[in-house]
Amino acid sequence: MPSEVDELDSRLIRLLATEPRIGVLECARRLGVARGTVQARLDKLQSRGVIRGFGPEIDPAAIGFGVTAFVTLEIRQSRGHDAVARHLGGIPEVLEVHTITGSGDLLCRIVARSNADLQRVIDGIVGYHAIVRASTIIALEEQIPYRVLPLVAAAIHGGRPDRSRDTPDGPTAVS
Amino acid sequence: MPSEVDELDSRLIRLLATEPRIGVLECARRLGVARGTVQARLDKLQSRGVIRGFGPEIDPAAIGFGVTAFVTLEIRQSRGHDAVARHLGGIPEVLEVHTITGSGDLLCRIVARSNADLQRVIDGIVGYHAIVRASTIIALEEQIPYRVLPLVAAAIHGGRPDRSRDTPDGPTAVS
DNA sequence: GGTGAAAGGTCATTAAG
DNA sequence: CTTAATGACCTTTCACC
Repeated sequence: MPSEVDELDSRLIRLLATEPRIGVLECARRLGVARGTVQARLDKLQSRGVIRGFGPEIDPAAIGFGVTAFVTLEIRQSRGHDAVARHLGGIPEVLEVHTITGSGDLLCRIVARSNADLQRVIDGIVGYHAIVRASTIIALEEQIPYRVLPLVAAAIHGGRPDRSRDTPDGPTAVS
Repeated sequence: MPSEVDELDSRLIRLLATEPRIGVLECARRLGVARGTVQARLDKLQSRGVIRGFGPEIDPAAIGFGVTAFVTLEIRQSRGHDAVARHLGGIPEVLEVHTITGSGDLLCRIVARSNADLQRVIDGIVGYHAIVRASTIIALEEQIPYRVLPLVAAAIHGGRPDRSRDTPDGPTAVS
């Protein structure tokens, strides 16, 4: 499995991220390669799972869920994670769940309409027999919103070893 | 500010999320509305910030960063958050940073190529004078990958008050 | 490289708040 | 009266063969 991405992949991803509505032809022009190349790269990136999809990015805050919190859960027994995950899956305000190392068992990212509403969401979470304890941390400010582009730029495995680490989000000197 | 989303918005978002490559015309057909309506809704959703963009979703694991961790940072002084955020912003492996309540000051989501590589990333983070302590939690398994669609389905503010709360991910009885 | 088919823009009309 | 939806026109651009 060759995996990873080379420089063209990286440039393509960043181009698509910057201007998502441009088509394959336009990409080819800006990258200075044949359109077939772009299409082949895109297909490969998607089949390899690098590009999961092009779904619209929704901002929970813009639809009324302005409060974000991280909840660490302790589960009654070491097993039973899946059952709890199924329970959490039924709660729309639960955006993400990981099993984790450390004192907790599960880490959840949740949202709510307000701090008062947060209580309701948490009650919905902890109202489940297998959950022993919940520790909630409220996210006050999003200092760095979720991003992957700098990582994509730094992940290039086609060119030089990877001095790209030096230029987190640097311009790729396109055309 | 009317904000929120109504049922058509919600259906549109979920349609686009399911099949991102379909165009405006196709959306109009499937939703049973005019093309201009879809276009107007899309424009409004984007200008309101509900839809942040259509950028490609990248899977960090697929480009070699299979290890995810959450790092809680304590900062020397209560202020100086911004300076630390700027420092963290320069590290590509830092995907997300929030200021938080509780004992810590900042919560970061980071990725690395391996557990050994995680050490390198953490060293890069804590090698900054204002950071007093770092507590790292490794994400073992992604029980629920990041999702917002159930929330979008539950957030409808156009129909009934919001008994949608009752049906977390319920079918919206589309056509 | 050609061709059928969309996208995107504008507009007048109509309906509903 | 303001806001939104509709169907129609148009030109440009793309995707597929």
